[in-house]
Amino acid sequence: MAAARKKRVTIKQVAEEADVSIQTVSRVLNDMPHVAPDTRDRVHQVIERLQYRPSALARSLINQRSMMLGVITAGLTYIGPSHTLDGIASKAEAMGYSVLLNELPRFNTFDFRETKAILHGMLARQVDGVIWAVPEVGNNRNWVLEQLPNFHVPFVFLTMNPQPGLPVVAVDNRTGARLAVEHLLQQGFRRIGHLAGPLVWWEARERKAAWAETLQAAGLPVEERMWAEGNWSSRSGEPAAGRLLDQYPEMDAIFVANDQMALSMLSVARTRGLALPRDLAVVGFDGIPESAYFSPPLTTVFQDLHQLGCRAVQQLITMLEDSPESDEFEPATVWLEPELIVRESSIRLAS
Amino acid sequence: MAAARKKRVTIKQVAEEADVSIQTVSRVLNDMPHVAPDTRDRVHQVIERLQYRPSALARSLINQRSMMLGVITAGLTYIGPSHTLDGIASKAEAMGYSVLLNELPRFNTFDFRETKAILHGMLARQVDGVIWAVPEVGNNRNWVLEQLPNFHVPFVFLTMNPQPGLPVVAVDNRTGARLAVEHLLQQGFRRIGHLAGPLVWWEARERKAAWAETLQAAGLPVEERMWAEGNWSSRSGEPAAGRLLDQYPEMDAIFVANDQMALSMLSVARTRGLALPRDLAVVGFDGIPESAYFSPPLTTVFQDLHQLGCRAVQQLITMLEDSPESDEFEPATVWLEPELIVRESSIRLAS
DNA sequence: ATTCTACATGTGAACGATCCCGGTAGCGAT
DNA sequence: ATCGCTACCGGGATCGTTCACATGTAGAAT
Repeated sequence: MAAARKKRVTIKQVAEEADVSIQTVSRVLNDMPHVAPDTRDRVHQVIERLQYRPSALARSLINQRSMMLGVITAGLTYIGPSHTLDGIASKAEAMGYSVLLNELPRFNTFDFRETKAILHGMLARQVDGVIWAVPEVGNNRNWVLEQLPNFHVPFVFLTMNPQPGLPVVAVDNRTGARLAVEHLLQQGFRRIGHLAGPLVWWEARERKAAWAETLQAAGLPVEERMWAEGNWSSRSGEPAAGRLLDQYPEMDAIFVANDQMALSMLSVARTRGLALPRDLAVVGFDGIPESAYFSPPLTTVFQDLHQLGCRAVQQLITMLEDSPESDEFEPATVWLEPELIVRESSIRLAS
Repeated sequence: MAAARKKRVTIKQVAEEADVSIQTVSRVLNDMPHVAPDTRDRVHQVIERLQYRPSALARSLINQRSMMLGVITAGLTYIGPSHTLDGIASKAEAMGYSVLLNELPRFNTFDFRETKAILHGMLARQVDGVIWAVPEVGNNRNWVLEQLPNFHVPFVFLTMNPQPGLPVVAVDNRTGARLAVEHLLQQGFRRIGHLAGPLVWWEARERKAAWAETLQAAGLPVEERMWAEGNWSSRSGEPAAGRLLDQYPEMDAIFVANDQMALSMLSVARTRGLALPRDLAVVGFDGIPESAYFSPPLTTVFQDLHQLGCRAVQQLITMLEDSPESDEFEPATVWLEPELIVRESSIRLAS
């Protein structure tokens, strides 16, 4: 095993063996015309016999296209980014592209030098395009945006504040959050708190903003004590939930920025002796499959992150293939609409 | 944006601009001797000025090393494989390699042709080694194993039944399951059921086998009605849990093959009016962070899948770099030991 | 019989780098 | 002066392909 590294079979060997020129073999490989049927057969047989596979490397070099998409993420510890990557990988696969994956060292908000190294590494490998799937936390994107003109391949950005002239694919977080809060309002709740994600994240800011706006639109007050901040993890949600219950005791419902933190919200509320959803209604965000089995089953806003990845690849490939020379194509922002899933955790019981 | 695709700066241009030969530039690039200090400086300046970056593609071609690791997964919908990939990516990054990612169409148990295409695609791109991170379900691995001698790069396999002469990195599922069951026995439970994963998966079989063995070692009977099968998802766990409670009503504890299904086990038990853990103790497997916030907090067996990925990369790179010519290196199996995390869900209450 | 056309095949350069080897220039030793 | 050594530098081949172009051959049209 790990086999004695034998030498690669090349087109040249095939040519010699089939007694034709390299060029003819190339023609056969690429299904080009001007090859006699029996020659073609002969070459095919030799290829089969020698188990010849053309080198994608050499092809990339000469064609100046690697058929590889660079994907930059910032860690796959949570399920969200993984789903996105899953979508990217499967779609790329289907479109005949490979994925070159690079991880940014976790949350390097400020040091762009590592980012620079990684990005240059990708470009050195001649990726045909790049999907920037790093969450917009703090200003980590600025350096990339500045440098964008220097990279001679198309970029697609995921999950960020749309900017004019920039191709962005994102979930409409504001709408999602609005759906959640409106649902709670509709159920009759009026004192609705918010457990936010880390506000250095764009998504967290969007969800919080929409929560506040929706309350205000309903003529309800929004105060500082009505919300707290976690870092997405269940673990961080626990103390945040506690704080929130302390500082906003009359809260009768809460919109939590993701399902993991919603889980710990449920846990904390229960250990404090609250009956759910009678004493506190909870709505989450993400729609992870497990949320249906929380206790009580969690109402949540589903976002199709797999789909997000697919769309990103689509967008990138259009940019790649449609604008061979022409630039000035429409770098539209693609919005994905989330969807409210109502379960027990947010139902107002007759009291 | 997506910038007019300008031509790449090549070593040749640098050479002309600096008024030296290509060779000299190459020497500067690779920090080789025999370059006069001022020449070196001059070249460096030109490189900086032209923003020249050497093409990794051309390098790979001539050096016959791509510094890329091929990774084949089978979908990232669950968090487990994602953690593994996370480990792989970050370790590879740290070791100076890139990751070429390919996804197998979900659970193609039998059709090896797709597998073949993907694998050949990777080899065509000259990956230096391959990590086969596809779970061993059914016989999907057989074709690869057969073909192994034909692939002239080292392979590392993840999470499979070790075979002589094959480098495998895996978690010791049997020990993990044994820890879980022994813990329940120690707590005084004697009627311990099992909610298994899909038994076409090696991991599911291992966990189930260890459950049965541990019971038998304790002199307890193992019967068919004492276990049921799910497919890892919470959703599948629900009906399976129901069936199990029906067919084994006197069950006082259960070892569930993963945390997701343990979650639905908890959910089903509760809706049936069982008090947890008094009426039913539950132990899961995986140790996902959320399990600490289930209700009750879940006792589970933690497996460090991130670490698994790291070790796989390490193993592969050793094979790559240590055995330049020599084969017959030790393709040892690396076992990772899981760890029991005791929480409330498995504590026997004084009755 | 000659020219034309269409198809079949081969030649040489190119992609962007590295490596082997051979050529200078400078300097101390004979 | 000549030799020899070493540091510096360049030429050409090479990696495995594709592409533009040249060449060769046959049958059809004139």
